[in-house]
Amino acid sequence: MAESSRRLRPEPRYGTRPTMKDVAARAGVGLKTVSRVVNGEPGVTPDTERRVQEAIEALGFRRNDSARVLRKGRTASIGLVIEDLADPFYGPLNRAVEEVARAHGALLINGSSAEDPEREQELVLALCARRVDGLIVVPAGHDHRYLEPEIKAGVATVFVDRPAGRIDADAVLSDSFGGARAGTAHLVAHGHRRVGFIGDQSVIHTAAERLRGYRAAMADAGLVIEPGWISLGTTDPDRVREAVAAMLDAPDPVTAIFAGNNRVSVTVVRVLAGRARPVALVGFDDIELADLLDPGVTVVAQDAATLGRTAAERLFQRLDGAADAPERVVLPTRLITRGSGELPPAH
Amino acid sequence: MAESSRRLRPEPRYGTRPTMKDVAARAGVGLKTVSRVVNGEPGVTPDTERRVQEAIEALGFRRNDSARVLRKGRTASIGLVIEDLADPFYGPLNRAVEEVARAHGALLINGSSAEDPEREQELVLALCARRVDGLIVVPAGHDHRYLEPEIKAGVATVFVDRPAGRIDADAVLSDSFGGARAGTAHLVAHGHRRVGFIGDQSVIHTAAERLRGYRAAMADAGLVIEPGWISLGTTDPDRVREAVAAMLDAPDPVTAIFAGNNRVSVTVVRVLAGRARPVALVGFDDIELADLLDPGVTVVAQDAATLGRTAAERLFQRLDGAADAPERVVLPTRLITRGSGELPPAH
DNA sequence: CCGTCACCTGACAACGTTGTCCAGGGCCTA
DNA sequence: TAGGCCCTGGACAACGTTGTCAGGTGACGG
Repeated sequence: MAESSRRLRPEPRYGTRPTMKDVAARAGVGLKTVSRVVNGEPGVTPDTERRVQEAIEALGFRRNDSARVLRKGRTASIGLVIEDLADPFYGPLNRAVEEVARAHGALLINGSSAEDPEREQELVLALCARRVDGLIVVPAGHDHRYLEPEIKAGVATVFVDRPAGRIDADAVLSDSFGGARAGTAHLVAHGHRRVGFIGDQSVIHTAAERLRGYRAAMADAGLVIEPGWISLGTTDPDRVREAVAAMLDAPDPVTAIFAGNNRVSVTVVRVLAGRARPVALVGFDDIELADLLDPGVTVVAQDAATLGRTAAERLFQRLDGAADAPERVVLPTRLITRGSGELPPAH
Repeated sequence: MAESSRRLRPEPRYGTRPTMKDVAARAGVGLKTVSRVVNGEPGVTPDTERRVQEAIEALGFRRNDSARVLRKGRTASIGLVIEDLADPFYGPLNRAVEEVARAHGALLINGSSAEDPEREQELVLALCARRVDGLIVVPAGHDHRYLEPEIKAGVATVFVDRPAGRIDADAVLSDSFGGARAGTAHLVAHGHRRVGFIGDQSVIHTAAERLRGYRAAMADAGLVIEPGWISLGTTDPDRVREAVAAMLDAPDPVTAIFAGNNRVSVTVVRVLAGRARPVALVGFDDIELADLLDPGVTVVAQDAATLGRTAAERLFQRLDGAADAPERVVLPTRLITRGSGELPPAH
């Protein structure tokens, strides 16, 4: 192996990576031949190929994909921007997107917008500068016109969990309105007339939809929502705690609560656990171990993995050339009864 | 604005992105001047800068970072390989790494190894081909010599949660041994002599360490572990269920169980909830809502966010030139008592 | 009025890869 | 044996950016 193949260049110094040129020199072949071997292209004699492989091995060569990208135009990577990588709701979504990307030979670059429109934009544009082939975005902002030049330039973009603002783009959503309506109706069906709603900031599309669903269900039942039954604007545990306390300690307290998302639900469960009088609860989003609590937490579950998978598949359809009009896919939610939502009103 | 600035090139066609050359032509300046404006370099007249900015705006130009990377050598991106993006344990770790990366102006590329050494290697090498500046890896395999050429070429690498195999590299770990020992000792201190251990595959470093901790605590107390008290090899709920059932239905059953990680704990909690006789439980890893169960689940908690932050900070120290010997950082665990671990033995 | 200097600006090469195209040689056929 | 074809291998340009360097312009001082 290490026979008398004199180097034409000095051994690359520490911190410098060997290039195809180095490999070619060492193997005594042309540059393009190395490229062919590395990419498994035909037209190389077994003997030549062996020599090249040995040189690659000896030098620890690894193709520089940056250069490759520059030449080929595609990066085989997609960007995923979500609200918070640490939120358990997004874990399965993230994973599902990754699986689809992997099946298409693409890598995943991702980041958290932290529910900050500026940070979302910064992140998205950074991904565009990296020339990701496509983007999957859980939008934090409400104006995505900044994406227009990118989309026109060919960056496939799919929004997930919430729709895009002020541009026409593919979106994959859960049926927040229908889910909240069904969840609230479930409480009403169990005899509740005084139902509270604790949601997130109503600028968030899903939060607004869920509020709308709650209102619709109450209206359907001919119930008038009193001021003080609705809390919006924050998922901060302390604030949610206060809001719940206020609803329960009012002169004429609510007998049931609809919680607008997983974070709110967890806090509400904690508050209710410390109360003597039972209060019914239905939460949006499933929670781990919800079945083991006493009572089990009844939830309107959405399928985050399907959300992610559907969005990613749509994205790759686009990348494969699908050019039909942007569409909005709405996935159904599922009511899972576990006890907390079936408690009768206590007075 | 849109005055008579004749184009020197035709408008780029759909799907093609404008380059600095296009911008330069449109603004009637040189290529390098555009580069200067884009990068905020000094030495450009306000008037020239304005013209360039207008051209950038009009064309929707965005710098191609692939080309930039090729020229500059650094990608301002780091790779993170974990076991499963969907595992709630890794969410905070992921997020912490992202925050540190963001503070250093780097993007995060990440993927799941799915506990498969081959897939880990594939992913890591793909990241190296992208020329990430650094790598943070939760290793699935036990031989990382394949990384030697990469590390020699300057890819900073930090292992997290588990150490590297067969190479000398930085690692940030939780004290699995100490935590398991303390957790088991806690059960023993509450009068248990017959304590079962349900763990993951013992080829996983943390799983082996936890088993070792359990054995050490039992030995410390002069207790002999009977065959049948230890279950290893899987976190599959059905198998764990069987294992727990076997321990509890044995002629001389265990009175307490130490669960080796969060997934196992959840399953064990489910099984115990269906049993009449109370069984004490301490689990490794904290679980959401563990405090609300009855009894609350006593756990040995590790701090995933700190794990991630520490690893990422170490990585950027390396990238900033730190060249000291690889070190192993071990973070302490914390026993959180909530009830399940303080149950007395039932006979 | 001219030299000097500071400041802008642009031409050019280089980063490492891949696509195009051509040269050379071996082999088959007429 | 000549002609032509196929197979292998290599030279060269191009991808879009940045670093280097040199040229050009205007101001200012002697």
